[in-house]
Amino acid sequence: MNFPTAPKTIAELEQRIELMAGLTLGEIANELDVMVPEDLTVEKGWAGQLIEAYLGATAGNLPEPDFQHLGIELKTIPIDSSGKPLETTFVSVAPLSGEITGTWQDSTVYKKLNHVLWVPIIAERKMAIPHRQIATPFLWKMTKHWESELSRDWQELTDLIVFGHHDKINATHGQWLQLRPKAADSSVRTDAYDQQGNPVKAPPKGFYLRTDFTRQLLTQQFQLDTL
DNA sequence: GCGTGATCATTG
DNA sequence: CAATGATCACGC
Repeated sequence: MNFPTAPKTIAELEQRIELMAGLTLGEIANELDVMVPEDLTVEKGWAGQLIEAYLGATAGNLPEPDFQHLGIELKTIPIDSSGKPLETTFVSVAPLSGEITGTWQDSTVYKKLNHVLWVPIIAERKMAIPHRQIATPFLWKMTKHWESELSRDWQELTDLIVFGHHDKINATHGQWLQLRPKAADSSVRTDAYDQQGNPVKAPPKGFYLRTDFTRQLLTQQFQLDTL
């Protein structure tokens, strides 16, 4: 099967996402000759990887934007029929060891969220996978306002890591971003530092966007669409 | 084992 | 029923 190649320009990407609006996951899977799972319990990232393949995203599992040449990150977001996000959005793993004292603009969170192609998918749990439908994908560039908001959260969460407060790290910190487990299971441990700066083991964490953030983005986008 | 893609499942 | 904590597949 021929998978699409990466779009060379933003204009080309914009053309492709216009053609994608309204398609169901079943239609896209059929076009790519991909089997559709019964449910996502054992293939949780299936929809995201399907859309990546459909749009020719190239970064694979590198910690870089999906469309490397364009510097654009692809994020699918499950929504209900009213447009409300159903899940938080994973951003990137949080570094717990090595150089964790960098600046906001050096962070993987900034690099991933600076320029994003959001692909909302109407995907209520009761809907069969093939019937789930691409809504209106849109390109989003981080504004000064959101950069101010997100960098504040990032600093708060990063401080917890830098100061070794692993016992206090949970999903309740941060207004828009949060830290949550990111591992195969709860027994996994990775290298980190304690409060004295000595090496210890701690549960791996990831940065996630709360649904409040994506809900606001979608609301803004919806208003623009109706102008 | 880590980082990519995320959603599941239990709890308050 | 939303939010937090737990979990699954894949590539390397």
